[in-house]
Amino acid sequence: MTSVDEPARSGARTRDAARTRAEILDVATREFARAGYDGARVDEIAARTRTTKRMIYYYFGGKERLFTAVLERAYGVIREAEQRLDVDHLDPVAAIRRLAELTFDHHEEHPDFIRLVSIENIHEAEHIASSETLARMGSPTLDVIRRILAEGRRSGLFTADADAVDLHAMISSFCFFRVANRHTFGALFGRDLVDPARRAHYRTMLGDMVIAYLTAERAQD
Amino acid sequence: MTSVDEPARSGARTRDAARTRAEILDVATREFARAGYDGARVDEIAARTRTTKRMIYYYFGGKERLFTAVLERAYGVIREAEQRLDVDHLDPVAAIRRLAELTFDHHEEHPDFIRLVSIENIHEAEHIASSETLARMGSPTLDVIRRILAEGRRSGLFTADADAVDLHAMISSFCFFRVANRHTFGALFGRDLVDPARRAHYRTMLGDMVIAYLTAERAQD
DNA sequence: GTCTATAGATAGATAGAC
DNA sequence: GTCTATCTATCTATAGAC
Repeated sequence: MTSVDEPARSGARTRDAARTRAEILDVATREFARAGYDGARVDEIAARTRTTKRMIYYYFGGKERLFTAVLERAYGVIREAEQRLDVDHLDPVAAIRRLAELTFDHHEEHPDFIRLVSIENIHEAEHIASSETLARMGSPTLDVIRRILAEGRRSGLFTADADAVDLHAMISSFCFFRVANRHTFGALFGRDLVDPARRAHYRTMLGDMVIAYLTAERAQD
Repeated sequence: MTSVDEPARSGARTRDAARTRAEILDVATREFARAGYDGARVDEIAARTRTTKRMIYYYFGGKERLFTAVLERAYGVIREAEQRLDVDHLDPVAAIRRLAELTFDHHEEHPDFIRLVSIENIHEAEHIASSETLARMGSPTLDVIRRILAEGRRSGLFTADADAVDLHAMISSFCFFRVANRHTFGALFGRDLVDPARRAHYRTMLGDMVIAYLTAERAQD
């Protein structure tokens, strides 16, 4: 009934499950990020794919599980970027700065991811909590930070009383806020935090801030 | 038809417009913060007040304008707190720390406000943009930061290349992230950022971070 | 100003043919 | 696996009596 070389026909209906799933995920990511979980419309997602609403239910089982799949993929992307990071050849100060810049760059390049995380927090992370995939997804970054902190402390360079999770929170907060809150911040204070002309300034500020905190002279106690 | 001393009857239907408006705003704040703009239900808000859905439309003109009114009041609260701040008797370092702690405390005490801001950012601050009240609402904090920064620079204590808006963003990002992203952060990294046992630790960390950044020794350029 | 009832639109989800 | 058609529930908003 179907020709043997069907997969080669690009553009035509290919009955490729993986491809259809991926296309739905792409469109759903944009739609959920744009309108929020409740604001997103399954009809709208279907209309923007080459498939139908029925297929979304067929592949994902519903709006809720579609959103969870979207989250899983979005977190997977940042975890991959983290795994590609190599700072073992750098001294602790340079390594921390490099790591902060990676987070800075990734957040800036993936505003949809930031929006999805904000939306998931409004829902108190219930989709993450119910996802085996996300629960098992560790954080390569945390291990890297741990190693850098240990090295920096051993050499006496780092004096701060903060562990890897604290430092990750500090770096993420600056990068996340700049992207996530740029609309209210811009509307209220008249400054565009993601203005390309100020990008280098904020990227440097982040690194300076983290390094200054880690290396500041502190009273003995 | 109504007795003269009607306002004294507490509990009974009082026909007090200001009181009814305030009650609707209270309930709407909780409901919008809980479920997001699209997730919130006008029926649900009405059911939790002593008035009816018809009155919400009567007083506010619709869901969208109700949300805007909720935002206006929430921002009003933090602006009032900022105006009560007095740091003129402190040296620049202590003043900055005091200011950071005020933001830290306010964010922690008003999680609903944080959620509303997150929600408004998902909607790209369209309600702030269309609100005269919010557009005119300046920020007392910015003026205070400006004065402290000028003083700190004059005395040679502060070396950082950041203005008041940058500093406000830095402080807010840490405080905001800790509350807004506590669910995803907790689910993924197993740490509760608002655990009371760690409250003092993070409050100190914030001040240390900002002061270290502002006073760090820098290469001449 | 306050109530009940309902209009009008649209959402998520599914049936059933092919 | 894919389509069209549709069910059922529910949402925002309003009409109209009092």
